[in-house]
Amino acid sequence: MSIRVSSELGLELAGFVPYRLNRLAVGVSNHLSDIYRERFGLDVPEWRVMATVGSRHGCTAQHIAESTRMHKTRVSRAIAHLEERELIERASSAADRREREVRLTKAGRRMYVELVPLVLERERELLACLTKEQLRGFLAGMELLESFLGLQE
Amino acid sequence: MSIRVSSELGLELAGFVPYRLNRLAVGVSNHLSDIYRERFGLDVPEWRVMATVGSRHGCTAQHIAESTRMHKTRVSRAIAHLEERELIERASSAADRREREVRLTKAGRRMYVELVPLVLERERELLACLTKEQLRGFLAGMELLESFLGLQE
DNA sequence: CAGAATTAGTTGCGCACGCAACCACTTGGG
DNA sequence: CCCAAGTGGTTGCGTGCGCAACTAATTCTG
Repeated sequence: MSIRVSSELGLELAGFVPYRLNRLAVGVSNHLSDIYRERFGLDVPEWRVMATVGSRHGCTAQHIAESTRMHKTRVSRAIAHLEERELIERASSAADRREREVRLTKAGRRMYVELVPLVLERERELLACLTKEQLRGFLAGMELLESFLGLQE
Repeated sequence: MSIRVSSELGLELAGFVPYRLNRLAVGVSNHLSDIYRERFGLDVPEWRVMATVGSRHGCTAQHIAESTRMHKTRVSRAIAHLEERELIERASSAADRREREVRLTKAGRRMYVELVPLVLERERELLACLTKEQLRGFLAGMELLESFLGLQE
């Protein structure tokens, strides 16, 4: 008598939350990247660096890596690209000459103030498919999951 | 008189839903991959192929690509790896000799029936940080967002 | 029924990523 | 004060990815 190997142990990828969450994140990211990729020629790491530096002038690559949770090499390369395009500039920190303070250039600031409202509008537009109450419930769930996984802050 | 360029246009990456969603998906995926990577030596594409084939014996690479939303080359390579490890096997379809029907081998089935319960337990354990009501609200939000982005099914 | 268009699947190529090693600089302990 | 340990940042290397081009088989069309 052999063990009955059911083809269905209760896993259907389409209904599996980790899989759905990944698919949703990719979908949202694509929806958003239409703006920063096609209209501004930024990829994801570059966009995140722009977003971070835009609200934390003079921050370090270290800070960007921590707050975006990107690997430091990914940050380093994104910064290098943005510097080539003259959207950001760097100066060694006086206090610690290992550090380099990152700032938007004039052109970078122009892009930032044009880009951010478009991106926020896209977020608003996406979330508009939920009622206030549904949004509250969704965000509450996200926060609990984030904190369960130690992602909060 | 220059335009006041506020450093704060209302974008704080840490509170930006697309960014948080991506971070959460990565976190959940890492939490899960501890199981299928470290204990079974599978990477993400391989795990998805195993999961799909396990519940759809004899399906094609085409079907796997559609239902996991992975690029067909990614599927093709994952299948090749799994075949090398003798976890799956392929046979040309009689009806259409371009197609190759994919099935788990005995070893593959053994892995599948061991792996799936562990993975489902991880999901359950993760979602246990939400009450029934909170989970309902979170899933409802996910469904609406999925359908807004055309990801449903 | 022959040739064009389409589809399943594989492969060559260029690119982005993460790891580990590295350089330059700073900090801490004897 | 000096050397060891630690930190910010960059780079070489191997790997996995998607695109585009390809092969083989099928379907559509006149």
